Amino acid sequence: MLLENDDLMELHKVLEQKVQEAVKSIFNVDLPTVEFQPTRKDFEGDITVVVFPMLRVVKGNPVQIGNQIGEYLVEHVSEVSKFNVVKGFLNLVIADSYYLDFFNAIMADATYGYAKVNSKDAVMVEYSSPNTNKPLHLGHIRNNLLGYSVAEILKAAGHKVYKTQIINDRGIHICKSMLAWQKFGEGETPESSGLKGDHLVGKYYVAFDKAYKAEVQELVADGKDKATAEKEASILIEAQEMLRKWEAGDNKVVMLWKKMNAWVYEGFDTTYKNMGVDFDKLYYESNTYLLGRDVVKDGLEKGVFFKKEDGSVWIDLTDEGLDEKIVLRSDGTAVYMTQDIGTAIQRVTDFPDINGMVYTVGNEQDYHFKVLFLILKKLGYSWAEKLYHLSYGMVDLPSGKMKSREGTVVDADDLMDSMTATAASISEDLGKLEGYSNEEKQQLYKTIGLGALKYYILKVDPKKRILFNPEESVDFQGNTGPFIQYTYARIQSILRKASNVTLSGIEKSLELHEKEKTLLKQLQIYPETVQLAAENYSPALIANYTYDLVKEFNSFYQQVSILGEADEQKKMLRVALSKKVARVIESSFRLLGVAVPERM
RNA sequence: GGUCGCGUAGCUCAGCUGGAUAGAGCAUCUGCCUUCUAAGCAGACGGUCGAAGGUUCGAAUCCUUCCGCGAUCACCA
Repeated sequence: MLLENDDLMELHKVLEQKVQEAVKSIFNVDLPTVEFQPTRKDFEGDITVVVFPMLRVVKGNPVQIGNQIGEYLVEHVSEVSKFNVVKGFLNLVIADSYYLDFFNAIMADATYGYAKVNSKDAVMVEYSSPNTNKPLHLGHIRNNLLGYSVAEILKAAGHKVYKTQIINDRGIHICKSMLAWQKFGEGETPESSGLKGDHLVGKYYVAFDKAYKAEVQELVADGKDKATAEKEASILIEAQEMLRKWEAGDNKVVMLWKKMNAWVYEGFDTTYKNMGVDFDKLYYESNTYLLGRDVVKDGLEKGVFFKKEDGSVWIDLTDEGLDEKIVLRSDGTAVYMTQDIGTAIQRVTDFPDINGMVYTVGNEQDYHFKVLFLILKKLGYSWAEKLYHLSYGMVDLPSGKMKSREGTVVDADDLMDSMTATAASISEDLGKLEGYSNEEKQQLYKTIGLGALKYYILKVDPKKRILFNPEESVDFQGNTGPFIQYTYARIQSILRKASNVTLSGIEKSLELHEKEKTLLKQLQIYPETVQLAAENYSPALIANYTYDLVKEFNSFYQQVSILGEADEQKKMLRVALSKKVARVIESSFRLLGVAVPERM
């Protein structure tokens, strides 16, 4: 029997059919499904058929049943060359020729692993969405890396993707920075101070908090109780007044707001560029904060919402095990939820092809998004079924939570710089970069430093909180970005030396080394790994896959000689295999937003 | 208090849509650079999978209860 399509699923399908055939012919019963799993390393074989579930329809001893099916398969399926049975596990050895067929088929496929472009629904992925009153910090880094990577993974899985962020450019927090700058800034600008725009504005946010706290303390000393003092501090009143003026369109306030926001955007752009993330569409809260009120009115008529005596509008979600939630204040103004309802609808209007949105937002907003999605469903939007909150745990420091206004944050720019510096110092110690210009070196240090940081953050389950200790630097050895990058660079070195080896189809009759077969099996599951990562919104699955691949490669590299192999066919296979592994590393790392170096 | 999430080796984490003897890395200890890059490889050490019940031929994985940690339950965003 010849396989038309060298796909793992295809092999599973054929095997399933043949196992069913075997059971039918031996026991004369119909087997509904067959369970497969990769054979564990300690046993001989490639694919394992689990016999236990068959006991429901086939009476007998699992070992005996396994043996009988095994014999049938060896006889009737050319891909199955041998088998053994351990307990209720039927281990099948798949013929080398099958894997060589598979390899010949994917060897030249430059987009191996990725699904056909735009074969699935368009989705919008929102991430970052910072406030414009302070620079980005480590928490934003996790957010950005996750959002960007999930967007890339969805693309690879065949979705059209729009990356977006909603910039929280208005509100009391911005007014605080503005007011402090007005009071204490003495006209300071990014140019005059040499500070990055976002850092400059953040400095005044901290300054506001300091002045505010000092005033509160004074008031308390004068005999006020703390809660009252916190409400009555004049600097806070002033900030609130500024917000009112902004909302009224006061020219002077709006001008100041525009000026300071422009500084921040310039700073953000630099940070995003460094981080390697980008967006297709920007939304600004100053444009969207009034959205949603009409929808609420419609929903009120439809009976989705109800009005309380004071005029405020609510939704009752007690049937869903949640509470009542306000969607419009008694004075008719919007709350956060109103805006998010409006913004979601706006996005579908702007991009009519999208069917699904991913919100990359911290897990402290789990409840908010649960409610938001429920409301949109109740309002009857079909796309509401395809909303996903990509929720992630906080990044905490040993000293506790990061707080921008108290200055206890790990700044994004600083962290990236220090990662690059660490990479530089390690690289210089190793001294393998002879012939590289300073510029090339700097570029490489950045690639490695950021690779370490990105991999470190993306390899863990988003739901878990991360304790980040700035004292202990991120590792560069073991299960890390640089380890994987190193393997890539090593392969490039071999390929440079192997430029005289021509790569063409490999002879099917070749006998595979155990390590070669293991590598081919790992390559084979790349496409399904991409799909799985997309379905689970999980960059960690990609990271773990790549790590396994690289570990296998290094073991292979250690055990067999590639360029020293005398047999030309074998040498060609090994070079081609190395090349393919490198391509998959590059491809999977691209999904994580991590670059790979030619040397290191 | 209600709801949600997390709890696996000294540390950081995989495995969680049920399958074989629970896997990696770091740290500690042994070997391996005159041979394709040692940011590597091979190995040792290290586990009552938070606890107790239950379902099952089989449970780290599913269910229940409890314990610990975190988040959330605003006419804030």
